[in-house]
Amino acid sequence: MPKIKLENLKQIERDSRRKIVLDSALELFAIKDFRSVTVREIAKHAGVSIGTIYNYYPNLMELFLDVFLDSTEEITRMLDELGKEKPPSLEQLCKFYITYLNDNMTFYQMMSHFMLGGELSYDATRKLDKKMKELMNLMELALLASGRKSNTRVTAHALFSALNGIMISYARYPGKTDDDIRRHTLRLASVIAGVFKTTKV
Amino acid sequence: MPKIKLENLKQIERDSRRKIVLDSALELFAIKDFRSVTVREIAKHAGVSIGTIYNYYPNLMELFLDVFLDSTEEITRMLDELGKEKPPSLEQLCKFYITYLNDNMTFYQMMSHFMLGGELSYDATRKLDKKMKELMNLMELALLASGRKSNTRVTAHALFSALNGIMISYARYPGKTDDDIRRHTLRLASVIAGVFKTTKV
Amino acid sequence: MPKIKLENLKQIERDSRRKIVLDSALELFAIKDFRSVTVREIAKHAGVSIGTIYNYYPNLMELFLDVFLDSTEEITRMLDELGKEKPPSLEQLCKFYITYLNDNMTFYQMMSHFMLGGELSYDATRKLDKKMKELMNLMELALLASGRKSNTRVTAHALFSALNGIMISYARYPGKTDDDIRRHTLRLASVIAGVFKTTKV
Amino acid sequence: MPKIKLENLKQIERDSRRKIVLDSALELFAIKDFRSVTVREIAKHAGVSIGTIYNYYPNLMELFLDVFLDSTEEITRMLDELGKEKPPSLEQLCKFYITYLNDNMTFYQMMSHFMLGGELSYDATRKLDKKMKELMNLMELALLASGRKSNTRVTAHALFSALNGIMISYARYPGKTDDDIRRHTLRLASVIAGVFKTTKV
DNA sequence: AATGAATGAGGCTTCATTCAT
DNA sequence: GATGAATGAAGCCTCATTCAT
Repeated sequence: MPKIKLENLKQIERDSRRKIVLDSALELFAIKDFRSVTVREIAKHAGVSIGTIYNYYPNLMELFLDVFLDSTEEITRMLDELGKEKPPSLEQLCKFYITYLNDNMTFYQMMSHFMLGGELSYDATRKLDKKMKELMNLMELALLASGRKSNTRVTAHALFSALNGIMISYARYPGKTDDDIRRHTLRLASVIAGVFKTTKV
Repeated sequence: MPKIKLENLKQIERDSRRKIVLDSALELFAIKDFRSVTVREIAKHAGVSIGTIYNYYPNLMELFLDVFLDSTEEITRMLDELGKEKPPSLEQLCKFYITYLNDNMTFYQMMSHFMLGGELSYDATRKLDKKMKELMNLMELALLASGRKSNTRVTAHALFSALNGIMISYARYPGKTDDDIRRHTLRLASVIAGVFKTTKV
Repeated sequence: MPKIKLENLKQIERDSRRKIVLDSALELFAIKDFRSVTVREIAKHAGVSIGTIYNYYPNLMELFLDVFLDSTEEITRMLDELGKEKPPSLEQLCKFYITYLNDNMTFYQMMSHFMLGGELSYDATRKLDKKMKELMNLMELALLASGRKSNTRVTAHALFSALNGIMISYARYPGKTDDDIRRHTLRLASVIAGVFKTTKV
Repeated sequence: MPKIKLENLKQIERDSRRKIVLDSALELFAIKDFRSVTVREIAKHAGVSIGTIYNYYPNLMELFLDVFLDSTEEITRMLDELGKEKPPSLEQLCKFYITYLNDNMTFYQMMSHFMLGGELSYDATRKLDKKMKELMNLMELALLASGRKSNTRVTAHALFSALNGIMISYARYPGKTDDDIRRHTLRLASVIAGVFKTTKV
């Protein structure tokens, strides 16, 4: 029993150290597009050596993926929280998600990157898929709560798609400030929520 | 006047040569993710030298942008054609667009790339924006034809977003064939068309 | 006296632990070219930590050398055994040696490595030289037994050289199986034995 | 016709530029063990950029191989020259070869490296094999000229092996000068020549 | 206009060794 | 003695761009 505990401790220690690198990377990506960040920068920003990065991740891609999965978990957790007492309205859900994307562009950039061709291992693809499904489940729950009775799964897909599309279409709008973009995308979120709500089931 | 004509001729010649490079590049991108294509590959595939590429474009990014704008024009042209006699139904419009994206993943990848951080010159951003607006206009027309009376512009934005989001969410679905993906994304296009149509205006 | 005994015991213990690492490494080198083996691999294969390796050896090179010397001792021992009753014939000696090399390519690779530039400490070079001399002595004995009367030392050198050369020339022969190589190298060993035997002294 | 000539010229030009890199590398390897030479060093020594190296060779290994093949050609050429009027005696042949190895340790180191596990492409292995065969042919000719009637091929193999073995066994002899080594290895070459000559056929 | 060889900064990753626990 | 995380120098190689021909 003590032996197991020791091993557990080691694993926990290791995980917490890895988390430091992870969080530091996320911080960095807020400043700089993750696609142009180098290992050197990540290491420097985390205050560790390059080698340490590779102690935790076999390559940069896996670190990126880990950052992404971490964010996905965070969203899921926050959505769970949001719907603790009663499921959120579609309007709430959509606005929450778009707010999150505005606050965490990296999450969105990574999603695009991975979904549109980032070379992932089979294992990584599976992990990615799993997290996305969890997110989808929450969307479906909100749809059910909104009164939809049929085709809830495919409609959840459509809703998820629609929300994701907002950012790709408006994240960069020439001559607009971040605030303009936030306002416009939230407006679009509201429109999306509207069309998905009032539709007869 | 003859002088002008000569210049015109030269310009036309130049443009047609540039078009050869452009088309060849598009061809290449169908085989290989444009983000991993090198100038050497483009030159080789087009049967010209690297230097020639740089005679037509100041850098790779501009070539990519040109390919993208060319595709956007093509879509716009095809949509125009589709609505020549009477504006297309939302269902038609959505299915057409998603079909196009399935057939031209490069277009979609480039859209993501440029919208999510591709470093573009001011000039390039303007050109990009202009083409996107034209596409949006056509979406708005279809919405008007579908009976929508108010908020047509913002709803067109939402529709455009929703369609774009379909691909980012499902272009890579582990264990699915291209055909599965096409079927699923078309299904989602239909759902999107549905929610945008039946909504009270 | 007891104190000495205790120290001896400790030394023996230590030696036996070191031997475990050593044998494990040799095992590993049979699978993987020693030039591309990492400390991590050696440690893992031996079931010890990296640090433990460095408790026994100041650096990787010394471990390699130790493996090599161990092999040399083994050969010498086996040759001694072979000539216990009467010295082996040249044919026997040559075939035995080449068989050993075929079975222990690592030995041969290391010999090349050390002789052709492996950066060895003075001390290491001396140890290496000593073991090689022992091997040479046995070759000389066999030559004497074969009837050679003069220049036995230099001829032993030549014989040793000739045998070593067999492997470098044929260890990699494109399109040949291990068995083909074994057969061919044994054939060459026989030829070498022949020319060294029939020569007038 | 002129077009072909132009292309030929370009190829010749390219080859001669590549030759400059090649010769420079060989020069460098005389100073420093090729196994520890870096691309940067090669580039610097050749007075070109790193990129230029990679214009001529897909990777370092191929450059090493080219250096080696070039040396092999040189030996063959020199041996041809040596036997222009009448085939060289075994003594001449052996001494010539060992002299060459003493003067060009890199050649020998590379031979060991490639034969003992240097990861070569299929194509490279074939090229290597071809050159080795040419060298072998010349050895066989000398054996024939020395009066040997039977088993000339396998004996040529044995002779070649024996000569190669000389260097691996004595290139590094602790406490000996280059001159000592040269003298000793030539002595051994002479012994080898002797045993191969006087053997009954 | 067309060519393509040359450039070289900079990317990712490896790995022997150290040292605090 | 044993451990293994941390280190960071150094390796190989890529590739957009330039420019002399």
